[in-house]
Amino acid sequence: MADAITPRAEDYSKWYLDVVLSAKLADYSPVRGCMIVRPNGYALWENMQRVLDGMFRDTGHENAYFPIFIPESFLAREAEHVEGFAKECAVVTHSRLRVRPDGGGLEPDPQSRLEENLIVRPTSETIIWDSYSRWIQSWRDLPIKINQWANVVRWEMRTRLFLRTMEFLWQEGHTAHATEAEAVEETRLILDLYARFVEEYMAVPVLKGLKTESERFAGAVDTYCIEALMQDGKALQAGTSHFLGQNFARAFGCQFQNQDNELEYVWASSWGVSTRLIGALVMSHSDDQGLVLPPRLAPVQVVIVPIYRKEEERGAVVEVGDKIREELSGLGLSVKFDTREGQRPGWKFNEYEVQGVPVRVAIGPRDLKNGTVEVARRDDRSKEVVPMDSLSTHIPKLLDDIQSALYAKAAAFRSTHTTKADTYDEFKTILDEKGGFVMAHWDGTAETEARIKNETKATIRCILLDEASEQGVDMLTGAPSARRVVFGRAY
RNA sequence: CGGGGUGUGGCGCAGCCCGGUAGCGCGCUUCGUUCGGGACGAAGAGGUCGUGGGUUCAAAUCCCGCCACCCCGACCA
Repeated sequence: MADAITPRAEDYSKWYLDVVLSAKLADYSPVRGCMIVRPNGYALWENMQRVLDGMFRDTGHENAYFPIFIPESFLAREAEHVEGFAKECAVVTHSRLRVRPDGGGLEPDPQSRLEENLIVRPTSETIIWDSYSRWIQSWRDLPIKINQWANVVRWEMRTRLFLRTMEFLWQEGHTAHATEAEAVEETRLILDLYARFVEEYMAVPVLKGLKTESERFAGAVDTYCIEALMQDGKALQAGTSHFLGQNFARAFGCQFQNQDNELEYVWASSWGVSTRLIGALVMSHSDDQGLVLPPRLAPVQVVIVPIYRKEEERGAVVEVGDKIREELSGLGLSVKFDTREGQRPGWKFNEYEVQGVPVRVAIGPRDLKNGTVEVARRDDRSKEVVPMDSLSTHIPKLLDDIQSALYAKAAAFRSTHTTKADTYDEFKTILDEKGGFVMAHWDGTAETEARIKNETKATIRCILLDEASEQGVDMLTGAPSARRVVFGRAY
């Protein structure tokens, strides 16, 4: 396999935006920080949704929908939650506009001032737990395992398409349980589910771990996460699953009567992944030719490009192309036959490469004569001539090969970019020269963590769940440590 | 909010220092030749030069103010 081209680190952010924009995944919106998700990007999101939604259903979850507006007072009920989210909430204060008295445009009508401000949801714990408090009385009402697909708004200072936008699309799961053990189990189950999705469908390897206290979700007891490594050596939090303890149940007075006839607060979990996953996909696999999509999520898996000169050739080529399209579609593949006449073949080749279509099949007069087609794969840009009658076995296998090659390449990258550091100097050198995950001992204090962050911009990405214990000392303070944790510079 | 930068046809830019008829590339339209890796030729369409003021016979260009956006930090999925 030829070496795929990797983006240059120094221009990484420019490269990233270039891939996103030229693959037509998204556009900037007229409102700074918001994002227009174009059909190519949305189709990808829909494929992700479909898979995740199936996984949620298979594990006993149901979809529901809660309002986008949340009374300001709801947010205030959980102290840590307010602190975490208050400063990035969009607030609705009026219910209508009027023409300004001086005729110059519109303004909020003072007559329509709301009695209580509404916030545009940054996340839905509060409004959902308000409902749960009314839905739950008995242990028989539990568990409740609800997911919602929604948009949320967080007024971010700096944004980047998909990675951090003021409004983003996501799914958020909110579950209620009778016991702590059950809620923790749910939290872990979803973490595993996320990891499985990202690895098996997105072909992006992830680390599963626990966030430190300072990186925890506002209002959670424990935050679990999956962390991925991008091609520039920076980490990306790809999904989170929170064990909320009884915090939100207390805040919303949500109690149930257990089998011993006692009143008890309900145990909770919440979890989510967002359109940020699309950013993770772009930054994991794409190259200088543009987007590279994993076959299992690609909206178009195979594109057929006809090649012809004369009108007679066109007829014959299109006829064969149609047959191939039907044959491959019949196998359950998503196939596009591009018969547009406005563009030349070379132009189409390029367009589909930029858009990341995993496999391209070209058919021309030469192929008709030989009974072959030209098959090109996007990931390593190799081409081969294949007998036409072998396509129904060749193409599915090729798609599988591409899927695993993408994963293998990303896993190899992560493994060469995961380094142990025992001294602080070593740690800093690795971060500056190579990036990636750095495994180092930490004394477990927030002070040390904060100091490292201030001095190196590296944060503790997570404490690995399956990391073997290893006695050591904190590289900064020399205090004892029982295991290494994962550091990295992150998005 | 701090530091840096940029605003000129749809996109990317030159022109500004040294004021004098608004240009280039890509894209778009039409016609012709082309079509196995982003074709070529010809003819076209398309611009309040971010915005307000000032200087001047004359401003994209000089001066002052404002606005917007981008990049780098602090915040964050």
